[in-house]
Amino acid sequence: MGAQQTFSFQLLKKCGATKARAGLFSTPHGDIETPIFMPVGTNSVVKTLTKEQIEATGAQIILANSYHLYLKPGTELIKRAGGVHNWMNFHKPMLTDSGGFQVFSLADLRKIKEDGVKFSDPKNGNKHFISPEISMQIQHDIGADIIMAFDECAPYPCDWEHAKGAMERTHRWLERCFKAHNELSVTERAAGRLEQALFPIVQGAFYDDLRVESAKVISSFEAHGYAIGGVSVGEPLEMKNHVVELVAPLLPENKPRYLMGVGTPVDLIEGVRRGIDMFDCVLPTRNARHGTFFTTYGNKIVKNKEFEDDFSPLDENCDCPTCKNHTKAYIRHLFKASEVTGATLLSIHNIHFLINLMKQTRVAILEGRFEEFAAEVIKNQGL
RNA sequence: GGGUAGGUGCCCGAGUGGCUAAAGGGAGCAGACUGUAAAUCUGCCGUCUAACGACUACGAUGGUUCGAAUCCGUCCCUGCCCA
Repeated sequence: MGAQQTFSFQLLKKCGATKARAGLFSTPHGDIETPIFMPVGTNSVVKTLTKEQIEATGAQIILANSYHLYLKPGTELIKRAGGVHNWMNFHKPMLTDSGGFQVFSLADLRKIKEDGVKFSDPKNGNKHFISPEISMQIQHDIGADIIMAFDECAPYPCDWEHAKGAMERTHRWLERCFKAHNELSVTERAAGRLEQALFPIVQGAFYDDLRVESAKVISSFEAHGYAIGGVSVGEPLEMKNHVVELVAPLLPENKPRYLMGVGTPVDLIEGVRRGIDMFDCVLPTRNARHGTFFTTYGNKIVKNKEFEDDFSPLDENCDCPTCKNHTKAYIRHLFKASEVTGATLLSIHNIHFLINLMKQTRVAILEGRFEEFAAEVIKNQGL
């Protein structure tokens, strides 16, 4: 099948006992089987991995970050390269985040105003102003398939007043995002450019009343998918699950739901159980660079002495390129010797692990045995 | 042979009378990491002890001193320079 010009989401199967669902999300750069885990490549690279290695993880879609790409190398260059797919020579679906997360993660380096956010470049102190309109322009120039609304991700903890303010601003900004996005899309469509899908983002921190209100406002916008943001900012696991449980059912059922910034193997299962279709997280790649790897039986640290002469693969149940070719002892040695390839091998494994976990989850849903599968995964993860 | 600079904990290296079990690195051991300012950060790291604490330590040895890695004597060893 050739590339489609638009987006569509097909719900293939719903779990009878939980909110879990399996679907197929079509984008101009190809189909995505949901539930799905999306690796993060902030700077238009999944850290330590080549394009071939990303593909070898089984990734069907990857992220990049528009704020970081705007700073470096600048969106003009990526536009001249023919868009981010050509820039990276990665021709599967892509998604860019808006810079909204940087409102949270770079809290000490920015000032929020009604019109937008003023950031200080951590590298050189240069000031950059990002508004909903500018974020849309940047993300259109970069050209990912899915682009995200410019939101205000509130911290945790966060008092109700603050959370409400951030949420309402996110809603006002959303209106401006859609307006800008639609205007840009008109001229681009006329020029024959591929369509981009703008996903709005639910905020409201950890207050039920705000989350419900936000879910309703966000759902009132016509979109190809809907995201839940503002979780995994330091809150306890139960709070995240509670928010997802509360919010997911309030989002349009016939569209993909994306839980932003999540997460661990158990987080993914718990998200799927509550009706989430898409996840992204830096955890598999960051942990990989720091020596931690996922296994069927929980996280392990490859640098540890216990693996010094362990000639078995990272996970006996894994068929990723790393596990097919290398032993724990060898990878431990690479870390001990500060060889970057250790990070590469663990990144491939960790990403593959989460993608494969979602693949198996999808099969379990399609075969009507999600609950048993989920229980088994969680038990094995030791939680 | 003469001159000169040195010998500090696993390694490198600060420290020139008490605040020194001894700065700071590295190595080692363990942990954290959730829309990436992160190949980063944190803890431990002489011996014994769960801990309080005790003991042993700055080349060796003998002194001075209430007190020495730090001052003095002798010896051993190392780098560099001159013969």
